[in-house]
This record gives sequence, structure tokens and C-alpha cells, in this order.
Amino acid sequence: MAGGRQREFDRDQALEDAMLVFWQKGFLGASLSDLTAGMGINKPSLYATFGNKEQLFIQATERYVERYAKPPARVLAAPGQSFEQRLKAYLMSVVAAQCDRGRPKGCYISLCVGEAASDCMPQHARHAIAQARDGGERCLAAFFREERGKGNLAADAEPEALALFFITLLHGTAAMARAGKSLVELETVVDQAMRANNTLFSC
Amino acid sequence: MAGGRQREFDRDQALEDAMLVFWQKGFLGASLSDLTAGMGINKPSLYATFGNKEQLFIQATERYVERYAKPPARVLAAPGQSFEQRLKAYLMSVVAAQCDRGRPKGCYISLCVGEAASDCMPQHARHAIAQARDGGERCLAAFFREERGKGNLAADAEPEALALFFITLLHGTAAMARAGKSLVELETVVDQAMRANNTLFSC
DNA sequence: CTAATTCTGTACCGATCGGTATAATTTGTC
DNA sequence: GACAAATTATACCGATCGGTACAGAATTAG
Repeated sequence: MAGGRQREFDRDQALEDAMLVFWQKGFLGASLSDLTAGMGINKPSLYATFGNKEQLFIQATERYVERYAKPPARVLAAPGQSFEQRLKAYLMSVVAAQCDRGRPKGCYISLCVGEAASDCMPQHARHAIAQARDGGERCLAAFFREERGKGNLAADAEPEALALFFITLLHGTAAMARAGKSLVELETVVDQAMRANNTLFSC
Repeated sequence: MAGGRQREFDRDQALEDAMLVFWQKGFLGASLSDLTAGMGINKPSLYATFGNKEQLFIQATERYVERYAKPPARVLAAPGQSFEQRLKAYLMSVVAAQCDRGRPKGCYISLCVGEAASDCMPQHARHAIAQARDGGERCLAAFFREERGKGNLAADAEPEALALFFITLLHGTAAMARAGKSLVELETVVDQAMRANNTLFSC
């Protein structure tokens, strides 16, 4: 049994707070002062608990994926709804999260993709962002592939191309949400994107 | 007539180089060391010629708009081509620029929109980015409005909604280009987006 | 109790940030 | 040539960066 003073903050809550800081300011823009202020702890506690800024960022990224990227993807498998309904529900769920009040606008991953392309981000952090980004696309491609197997999608439809199209669109809505566009505006964008592929759906 | 030592560098070339640094690293990520190294001058020369980092950024942003954002928009008015051909040529021209070898991937404006939403960017710099971002959307909306007036677009089409859709898409392709997607991949995205609105075009 | 252990707060580290003072150098005017 | 004006290079400024040493405070084991 290990003795010693027990920490005065909740580790999960601190990681959530750190994630929100990175979400708003990116990896570069989030200074240690910003992080410790947002997390309500001081630097030695941060380093003892999470390692360093890069490792904290990696853990925050994983947390974002688990808490904000994967949940919308679950509606893709919602029972009792048509293929088209599920896809639309997924897209609408994502843009709603991108416009959510009280949280940073846009998408954590999409924001950091911009930083990751410059060499201003450490290697492992860049890798974490690349993983998170590809994860969404692969998940969506698997969805289209499966639905095509079920006959909900035209036989000549390309799952990877469809996934790339919608993921690209969602990166676009993330940028627009960050620029201040309203949810209703982005919903019209999703509507137009759905219309783009309705010839494939109706097969 | 003003005497004095004449500067040993070309102001336009230096601004172009600074723009490329901001394009690759963003406002925050571009340090003065990065900028002076990329521009081939030293700090006093930079400050004497361009003011400070923020004013240099504003001038670099304006230069990007003139040299990389406006030229693709000219093909929207190309003579002897259908409305649909011109729109597609515009979109393809933009994604080609986003994937151009030898230049930073993606879009200068789209990259900085992410930074501008945090409070890490000075006020005037943020305003310059907002101006540049809105400029493209307004230009595209005016294009759709004019084409609708000419009967090339359905009477019930909404120019603003169409402009928002395609600008959003291009912000998405910018993020994907920055993430390493190839030009051919992004061209398939544009193709699918064009298909989205072909019911409006055929009127 | 004491000892060992773990966390917290402060104060500090070298490095880099954006920005500038200063002096040397190069030009034009007189 | 003398002098003023403008650019150059170097060296420096205070502030902040990411990261840590250290001492005090809190907890458990014996």
C-alpha cells in the first residue's frame, strides 16, 4: 500500500479541461500557463501526472476522440432507420457538436491538422493527430463498405471516395464553425452534400 | 531627393517569402527567426520595412489574396464556357493550388482561420483574416447571383447557400491537402460536390 | 512518535519570444 | 570632402516559453 499525500484534483476532470484548452488554442497556442490555469493545477502537478506538454496533448487527443469523435459515429449503426437517415443523422450530429455553445467552436482534430503539417509540433503529437484524423475516415469507409454489402448503396459506389468526400466536408464545416457560422447555415451545407450522392443511395 | 544607403533586398520578394513562411507555419508558429531566415534579411530591416510582425502578417495576407485567392476566381468569368464548366474549373484550380508542389500545402487563409478563433492572434491580424475569408464567399455568392440572373441557375436557387457550400468544401479540401491527400483524391471530392447540385444547374 | 512517500506552491532554470538601441556602412546632397 | 539620411549587423532588452529543484504539507507504514 502506497502512502503519501493524495492529489487534490480529479485526474479525469483535469484532462478534460486540458483538452478544452487545446481545442480552443491548438497545441502551439496553448501555453503551460493557459493549461495550468484551465486545469486549476500548477506545473509540478501537471508534470507529475501527465508527463510533459506533448504527452498531455496526446492524452487529450485520445480523450477527444473517445468523447467527441466516436459518439456521433454510433448513430451510423442506429437500428430502425434507413441508410440515408443514419448518414444524415451522423453528419448533423457532428456539425451540432462543432457549433455547440460553451465548447470551443469547430473540431479539435481539424484545428491541429493545420499545425501538424508545419514542423512546429513534436513527432509523437503529430502522429496522434494523424491517427485521430485517419480514424474517422476509415470508420466512415467501413460504414459505406458494409452498407454497400447490404445493398443500401449502389454496387459501383466507392466507399473510400464517399468517406473522403464527407470527411472533407466535415473538415470544412469545422473551419466555418470556427469562423463563426451558425448551426442552421452548416445544416444547409450538409443538406446540399446529401443531395450530391442521392443517385447512389436510391439503388 | 532622399539620400542614404539603399536597401540590399527586394521588398516584394521579401514579402512573398514572408507570406510563404506564414502559409506553412501560421501566425503563431512563424517566429521572427523563421521569418528573417525565410526572407533572407535581419530583424531591423524587417521592422524598418514592414513595421512589426502583425503588420507584416497583414501585408502578407493581402498579398496571398491578390496572388493566390483572386486568380482562380477569374476563371468564373471565362468566355466560351458553360456555367458548370466555369464553376468546376474554379474549384479544380483551387484544389490544384492547395496541392501544388514547392508551396505549402492547403490554404493560407484556412490555416489562419483556426488560429484567429483563439485569442492568440492580435486584433488587426484577426480582422485581416476575417476579411480575406469573407471575400471569397462574397465573390462566389455574387457569381451565383449573376448566373441565376442570366438563367444559368434555377430561379429558386439560393446564391448565398451555394456559395457557403462550395467555400465550406474548399476549406475542407485545404485541410485534407495539408494532411497529405493527393490532388487526384481531392479532384474526386470536387466531382462529387458538383454532382450534388446538378439538379439546380440543369434548369 | 518517526520514517518514508507523495503531492503542492514557489521560485527558479536556460532558451526563445517579439522588439529595439547602437554603431558601422553605404548612399545622396551640398 | 563634409554632412545628413537610410540600411546594415550585432548585441541587447524585458517577457514568456517549456520544464524543474526544492522545501513544506499531507498521508501511510511501522
